[in-house]
Amino acid sequence: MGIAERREREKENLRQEIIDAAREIFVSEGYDKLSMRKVAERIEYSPTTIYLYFEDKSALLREVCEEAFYKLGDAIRKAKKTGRTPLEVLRKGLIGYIEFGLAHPHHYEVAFISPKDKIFGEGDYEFEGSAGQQAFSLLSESVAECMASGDIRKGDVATTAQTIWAGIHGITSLLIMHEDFPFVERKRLINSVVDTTIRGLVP
Amino acid sequence: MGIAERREREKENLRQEIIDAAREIFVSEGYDKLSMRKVAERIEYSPTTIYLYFEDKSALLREVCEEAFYKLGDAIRKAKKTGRTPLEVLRKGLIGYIEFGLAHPHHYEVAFISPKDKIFGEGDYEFEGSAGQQAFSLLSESVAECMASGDIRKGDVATTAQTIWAGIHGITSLLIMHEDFPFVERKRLINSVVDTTIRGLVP
DNA sequence: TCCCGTAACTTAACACTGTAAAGCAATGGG
DNA sequence: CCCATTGCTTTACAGTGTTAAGTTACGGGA
Repeated sequence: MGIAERREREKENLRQEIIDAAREIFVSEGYDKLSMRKVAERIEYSPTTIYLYFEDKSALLREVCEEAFYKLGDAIRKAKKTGRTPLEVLRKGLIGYIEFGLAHPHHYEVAFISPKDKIFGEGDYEFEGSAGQQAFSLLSESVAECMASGDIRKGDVATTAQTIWAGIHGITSLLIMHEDFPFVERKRLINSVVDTTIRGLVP
Repeated sequence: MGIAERREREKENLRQEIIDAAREIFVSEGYDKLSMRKVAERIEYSPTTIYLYFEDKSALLREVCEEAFYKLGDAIRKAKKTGRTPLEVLRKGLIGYIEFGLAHPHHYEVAFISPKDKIFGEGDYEFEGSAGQQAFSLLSESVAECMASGDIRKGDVATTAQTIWAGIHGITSLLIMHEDFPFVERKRLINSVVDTTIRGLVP
């Protein structure tokens, strides 16, 4: 039964080709410029063929994002390995998050900044289990450890984690979406946000 | 020469009618569902008539937003009147900002969350002098006063103001765009963000 | 009073978009 | 050898923003 398997393989290959083509266009041109017809042209198939592999544009884009968001998880996990104190782990994680966003602005945009009607098809997207959710879990764990070690004031972990998220999401999204705003020097601003947030959390 | 003036008046009226129609659709259905044809249908003119009054969709939307963002300025100015100490003024201003965003989510979205290709036509939008810019100036003034009074640690005003902006923009945009995320209770979270930010800034 | 230019608006069209339905062609199993 | 399934394409629909050309009404000058 090698034939069915070869078929299966080829089908999987095309699926991956579609994702690759979509990612290439998406990364360089962004969401608005990504169209099904452009993807189709790049893989040299008809536009509707894509619909045999993905339910709709949202589903395709979701795949592209999931792929990238493993990297975000990696960045935070790396912080967990290299940081020597819980607070240092947290700090490195926050910096890693912001740098990830700035390195992959289009991904960050559709997944975190304006996901509505973009990667969430009709409101039935499963955040549970997604790579984005995993990244948030890692942040929460880091927060819990900081509380346990006494590095930051004790309190509700979820509230604290979401407060931190607000801060780092705020600066990341502002820097991505408001390129023309006269921000102060980038590194300085990022450090200010991270430092202010952490200073606001220590006992 | 009353005729030319009447004409002028009528033209201005139609212009305002277009803005009104656009706002109504926009407020209730958001950017994606706002189309020139829908606006046209509501005012009972042909779609292309709108182009005699506005350069393009961005220009029309920009008008709708400018209109709304005077309210944001008002909210911050109100904080300036009712707050008794510079820090209280700042705090009320931050809360006012967040509440404004949550009260006008669609406006906040196109103006602050994802302005690219929405209200910024082809990158030649004048942030200088816009209502949004005025609001940010008010925030900066408030920060400067807090530094002068010693309520918050002294430092670069722009950096501090932008750091604060990151925090309040972060929570506002998250709450608007991620309705399905399991956030902790709204008021609790907002207070946590504002408190943490301010605690991070006091000497 | 008549004519004509101009201003206001409409109609038609272009180049796109995402997506559904129907058609076609090849291929492997009975 | 036939036939059904699989994989893909063609066609089409209902939208989008926007431009260019066409139409109509009206006020000022001759």
